[in-house]
Amino acid sequence: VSSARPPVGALFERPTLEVARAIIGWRLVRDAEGGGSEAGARRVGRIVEVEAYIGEDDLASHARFGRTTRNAVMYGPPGRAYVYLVYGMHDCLNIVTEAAGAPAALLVRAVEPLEGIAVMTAAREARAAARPRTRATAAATRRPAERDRPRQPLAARVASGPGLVCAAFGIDRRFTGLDLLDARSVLRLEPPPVDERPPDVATGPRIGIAYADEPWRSLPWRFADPQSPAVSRPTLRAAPVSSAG
DNA sequence: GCAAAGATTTGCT
DNA sequence: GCAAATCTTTGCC
Repeated sequence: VSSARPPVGALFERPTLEVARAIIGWRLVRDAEGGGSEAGARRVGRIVEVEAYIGEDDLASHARFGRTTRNAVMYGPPGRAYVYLVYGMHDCLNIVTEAAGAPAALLVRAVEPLEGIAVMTAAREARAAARPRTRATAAATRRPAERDRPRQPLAARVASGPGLVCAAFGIDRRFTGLDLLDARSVLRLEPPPVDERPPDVATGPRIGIAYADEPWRSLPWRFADPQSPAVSRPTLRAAPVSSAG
């Protein structure tokens, strides 16, 4: 029997930067929920943008302070979810990489929706509605013209940002520790179809880490499919490995 | 115990 | 392009 596809876990036995490049194009899958506001359909998206955070030496990583309560799962086996709250408002999904004992993870920055787009949009709006209004939002609400024209993000950009990925897929910190490589998990990773053309991969510096010293601030540890409309921001340069054209 | 800052998103100027 | 919203985590006294 010739199996054209290696085991799902095999991808994670490589160094984090190689996993980052290879995981572009993989599917993020969430099963349909039994009830509630997120019921109705399963959600599937194509991972189009990730960032690598590697080791305690990486001054942009949550592991820079060593092992703590929050980042403990980063020190565990690969393929697990690490979800944290940033700025007191937004959940962000990471995929743990490297063998147990080595703290590293990939931040999922953007996903291109494939299935369950209506559910993603509803979940995002539900989370936005639960959020208290900013002063700017309150001011806009007083204007009838603005109030009657609610913002509707393009479907392709419904998960175009790390906080938006979690909002669209209904992911929060309770998902931390979940095995994303287990086919039985409600949220999981699946490889792309074997006949799908591998995407180009562009790289650039990581976003939102100005607090980190060099060289960490400028390392090209952000990876994205430059062809995808779901990428959160333009990428700077093409990666050397990508095929021409 | 307390103070500071953050792997973001949003709407207005 | 800017500033606000929000609360957990971390470092330090």
